[in-house]
Amino acid sequence: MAFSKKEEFTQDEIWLSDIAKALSHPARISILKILTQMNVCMCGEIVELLPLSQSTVSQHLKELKRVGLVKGEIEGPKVCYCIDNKVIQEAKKNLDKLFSQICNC
Amino acid sequence: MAFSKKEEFTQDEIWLSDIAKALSHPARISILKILTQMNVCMCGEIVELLPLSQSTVSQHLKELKRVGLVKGEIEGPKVCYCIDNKVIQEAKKNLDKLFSQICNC
DNA sequence: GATTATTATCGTATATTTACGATATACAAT
DNA sequence: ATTGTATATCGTAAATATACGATAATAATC
Repeated sequence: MAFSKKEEFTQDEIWLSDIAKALSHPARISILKILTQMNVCMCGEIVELLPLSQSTVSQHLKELKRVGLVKGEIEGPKVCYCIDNKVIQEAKKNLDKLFSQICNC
Repeated sequence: MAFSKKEEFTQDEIWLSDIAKALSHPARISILKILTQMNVCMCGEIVELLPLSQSTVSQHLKELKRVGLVKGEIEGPKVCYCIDNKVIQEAKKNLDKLFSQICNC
């Protein structure tokens, strides 16, 4: 067993759970905050601020890119990462919607 | 390797990432919606509404209980599950706070 | 006390995540 | 061309998550 049943839920639920998955590690939440404060920054700068190796930070960035919360622009040998405000807004909107649905108050 | 480094982040980040983890599967999002609509219901009712076995639903409920989003009251042989509005509110508040921190707009 | 209904837990298989070091890749500058 | 800098990817190990059937546990009812 253990082939996923995720596809049997609604697209909204799948998308939102995927956003939640991207937020489900404190390192990735921290990275999002760092990216906002610095506006734009490269992987190496994030590595210096976190207790994780370069390859691990790169993996976390990949996960954030996968769901679109973060985008990276190649700039010479570096890669400039930044928040994708459009996706962040959409995530916020849909999380708000979910919370209005799951609270009787 | 692969002993967790999660503890090296702030308590806020750890708590929020844990809430996000609870929301990181469409089945659990669906369960939260069902619990809100029904106000209170037992495990068996949820099982009938989802394409998952009883034991799997029970596991998902356990994860939701772990972070406090859901609570269960034993009532005879049944267990009445319901949303914990206080925790939901707190999750909403802290997610709002995060999103205000990670969006320059 | 036996039966029934409901839920949790155990055992298990597979998949995914998390972490790292080492290596490959890409480009700038010398 | 070689060197240096920055990042991604590969390989790998350990931990977690996801799913199920089978079984145990709990309490009401017969």
